[in-house]
Amino acid sequence: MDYEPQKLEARWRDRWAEAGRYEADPDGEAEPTFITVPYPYPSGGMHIGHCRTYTVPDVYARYRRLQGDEVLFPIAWHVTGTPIIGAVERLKKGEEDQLSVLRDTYNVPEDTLEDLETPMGFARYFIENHYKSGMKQLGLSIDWRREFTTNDDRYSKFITWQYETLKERGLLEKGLHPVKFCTDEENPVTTHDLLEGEEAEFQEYTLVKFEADIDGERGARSASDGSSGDEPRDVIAPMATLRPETVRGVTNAYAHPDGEYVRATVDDETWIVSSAAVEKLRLQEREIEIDEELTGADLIGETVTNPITGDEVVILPATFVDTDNATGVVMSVPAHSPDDYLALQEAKADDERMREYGIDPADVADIEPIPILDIEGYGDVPAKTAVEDAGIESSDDPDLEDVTADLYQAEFHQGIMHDDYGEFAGMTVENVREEFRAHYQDEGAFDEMYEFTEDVVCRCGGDVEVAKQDTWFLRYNDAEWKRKAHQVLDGIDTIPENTRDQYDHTIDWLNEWPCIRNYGLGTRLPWDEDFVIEPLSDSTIYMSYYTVAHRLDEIPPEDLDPDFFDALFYGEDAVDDPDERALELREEWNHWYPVDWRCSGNDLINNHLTFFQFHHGELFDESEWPQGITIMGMGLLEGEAMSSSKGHVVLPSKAIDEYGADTVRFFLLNSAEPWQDYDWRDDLVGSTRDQLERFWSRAQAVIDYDIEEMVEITLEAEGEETTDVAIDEDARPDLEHVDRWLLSKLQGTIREATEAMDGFETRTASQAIFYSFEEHLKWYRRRADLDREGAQWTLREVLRTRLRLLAPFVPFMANELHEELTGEPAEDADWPEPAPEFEDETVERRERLVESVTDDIHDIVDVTGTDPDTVRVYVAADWKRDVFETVRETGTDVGAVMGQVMEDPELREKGDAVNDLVQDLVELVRERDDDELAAMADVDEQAVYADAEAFLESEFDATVEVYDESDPDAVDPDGKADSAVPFRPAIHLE
RNA sequence: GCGAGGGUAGCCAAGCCUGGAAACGGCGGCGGACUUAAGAUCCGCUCCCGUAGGGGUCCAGGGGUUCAAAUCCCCUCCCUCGCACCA
Repeated sequence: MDYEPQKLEARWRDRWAEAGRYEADPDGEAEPTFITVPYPYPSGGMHIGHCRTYTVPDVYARYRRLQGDEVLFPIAWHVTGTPIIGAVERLKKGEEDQLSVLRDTYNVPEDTLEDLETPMGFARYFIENHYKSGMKQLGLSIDWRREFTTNDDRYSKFITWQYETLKERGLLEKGLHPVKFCTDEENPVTTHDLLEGEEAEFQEYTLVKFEADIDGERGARSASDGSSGDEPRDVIAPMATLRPETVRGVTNAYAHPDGEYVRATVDDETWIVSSAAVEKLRLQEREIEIDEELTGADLIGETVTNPITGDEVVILPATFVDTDNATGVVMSVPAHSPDDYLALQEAKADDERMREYGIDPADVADIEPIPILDIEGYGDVPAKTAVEDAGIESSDDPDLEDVTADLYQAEFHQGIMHDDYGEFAGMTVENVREEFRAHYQDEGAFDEMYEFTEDVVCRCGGDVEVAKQDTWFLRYNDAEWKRKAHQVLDGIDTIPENTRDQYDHTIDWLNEWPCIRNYGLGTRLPWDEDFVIEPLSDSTIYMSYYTVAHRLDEIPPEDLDPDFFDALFYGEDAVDDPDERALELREEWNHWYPVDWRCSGNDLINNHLTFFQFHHGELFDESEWPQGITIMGMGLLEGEAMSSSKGHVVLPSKAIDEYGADTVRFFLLNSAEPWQDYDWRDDLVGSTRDQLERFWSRAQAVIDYDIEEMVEITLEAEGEETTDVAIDEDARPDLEHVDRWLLSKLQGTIREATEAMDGFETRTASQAIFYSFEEHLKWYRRRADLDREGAQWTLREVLRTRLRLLAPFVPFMANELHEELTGEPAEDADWPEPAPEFEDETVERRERLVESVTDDIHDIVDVTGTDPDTVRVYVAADWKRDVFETVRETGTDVGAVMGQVMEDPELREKGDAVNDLVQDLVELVRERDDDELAAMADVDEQAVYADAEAFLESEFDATVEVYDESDPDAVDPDGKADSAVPFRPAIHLE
């Protein structure tokens, strides 16, 4: 029978669907195992990069089923938030990129595009036509009865319960939060909505509130009312800085001479800021009203008072000031900022210009840098040193940016604050900046303002700014909650183990998390319908929802009030009048929970997977806390990241049509461990397909062996409750040494595969079962006479076992072949157990000797380029064997062994020969453990080589003679025999 | 910068936790068998030297521990990912 995966896979899919094979219901007997994977987000189709995420848990699910567990593996669909809405909007606008993705990448038929113009229509299309069909094609053993979307009424009731509960427990808090805000659409926007600046980060500027006395009529002030400069300075010039601790080093300020500025009432104060800053401040929840338009020239030459030191400094003109960034007024710290240092030098050198703005050049000349911290290797005035060492003379120098970055870096980590910083003196910037800032913010000397690190532009073309918005936070910074999360983590198996640190770190690092958005699909915030709970926040405990999802469908959504879920999750005592239906469902929830394994992506460690731990810790009892998390690496396509927008993807349907689902699965599971990145390469997938096909045809040959009678015995034997035919000796023909060798290897393979599967090491497991074992078979086919009944029985037994081991990986092929072989699919059988009867270290040692003597002869043939007619093998003499025993007993100390050996007068006579031998044997013993040595000691070498004579003769097409080194009749023309060493016979070719 | 993970032969990649064989596999390459031929399949070889199973040099670079280091420790260089309100 030829290997036709498409046909045979279709057959099995139908069988599984008809029988409802993977629908899991509690039956009370078997051990329940509950495996989940993040529900897919159908904002586009599924591609091959998604496939492994779902295949790995499927393999584990199938493995546990063979182990006798009852396994629940469900799936649902995450549609919360804006991505789907965004995709629909782009489609409706007819954006070319979006149309191309839909038409060309995901093959959406032209007449179907219309159905995609509503968010749920869009989601439904991809759910049905891509995810669901793809998952079924892949043969995922999902219980399809339990699917739902996060936009369903009943799911929303569940989320409502969750958030009501968290609010009652004080874990939600209202506050202000910076968001990206499109000034055209007057709406918050997500990263998906951006044209430019996707990388932009929020930057929190400190505003140092210098006091001034400025209005539009320069100099008019003193003329009009005759007052002097001693008037109370009631205008604030907020200087924006990222290094608030440098405030004591300010020598002057800068404004742009041609910039547009305003004097405005900000909250209750009067501020001088750039015109561009007005709208920004307004978005950041400031009450702001413009009193007067000014120009930079109005500011320049004025003095301002440092709120910390009380020093008066002058505002100088500088064209490098960006009025579009922050407040448009900056303070100058020439001792620590290379830019400021150079600007000051340039100002000093340009008397003409200073006079133009009414500044006395002598005042400028008097300005000297004021150092505020010490840093090793940078002298008294670090900026000066940095600039001079780099040979920079002008602020246009391209190296200036690097020099500045280096100095800032060094000062941040190593800069020690001067004594006049009082309580902050003597510490590094790194350790004082936050505290220093908070201190003066409390005192009212500092304020704050957000800016982006780069320009951000919305897809609509509008300018995006930072806005502060009312929001609700999840209080992940709550110490008690963090403690619980750590406890949850302590009980979790993390795969791979080295991710544990990352979770721990994330738990500590998480701060308040804004959990709502202004728009999007999903559940409305129960007490404020204007907001919707965002996707990472509505997906923290939904695994519990799976346990009852299909049964909730029978209950009207309006009955699913918080009391219902309290009764479901906390039991009948939790509410006054528990709903009977909830209590019934509670049994199933109790049956499946906790989640045994959550199989997720490494990119979710920082958020989802840690949220998952926080919420389980808070909402459920310790007995319901998750047991394990595995994370998965990314998929590459031909060495590059996949991208649906670039069309650089392979669709599962296409791959499956071309190679078959088993090949796709096997490649995904075998090319790397789940947590490692893998690379989908067409040529490698093709060769995987070839390997499976080869396996198939070899299996067919074994199935075709004419040993009918034995099969009957087998079945009969099973009828009599013999657990395994393999140990029913009456049912099997005589076995030779090589057969036992292969069977021993088989047991080792079972052990290795089982251990690997328990740790989700799909690569190690499938390598052992498939590729490594093929190597053994290769040797076996060389070594064994396959016409013997014993060999055929062995190959059958090997196939039967391997098919069961392979069933989780390539379920279609393995079930088909197993059924052909035994009459029942592999999935109806058990995961194999190693049979102690066939595990035999001595048998393996013996075979190892044959392999190494074969290799050695090959080596000699190759090196000499000869084609021997006669091969002579000399086994080491008994006395050498005695020395080996002595080494075993005495240990690997050469001196001690020699002492022992030399007591024997016969050996003493042999002199150097003994010495060399001891050296060799000490080495040999040192490299092996006791069991191995014991097995070696049991081997009768002479018999091993004599047994292998026929094999060696056919291998080398020569006569093979085996002698004992000490045999006086041994033929030894070149005197090779005495170089024999135990386990390393001497060889002579002729 | 902070946190995590890496650097192994032409390429991909195992081994590292638990030190002990020039280092599993695969791809590619070379040679051979089968075949009318191609493909598939099978068997060798694929760091350097070698007409006797040997020798030499190797696992980013440099030190160290050890009888013994790809593996343990220290330092340096390089790469990837995350650093949030985005699913």
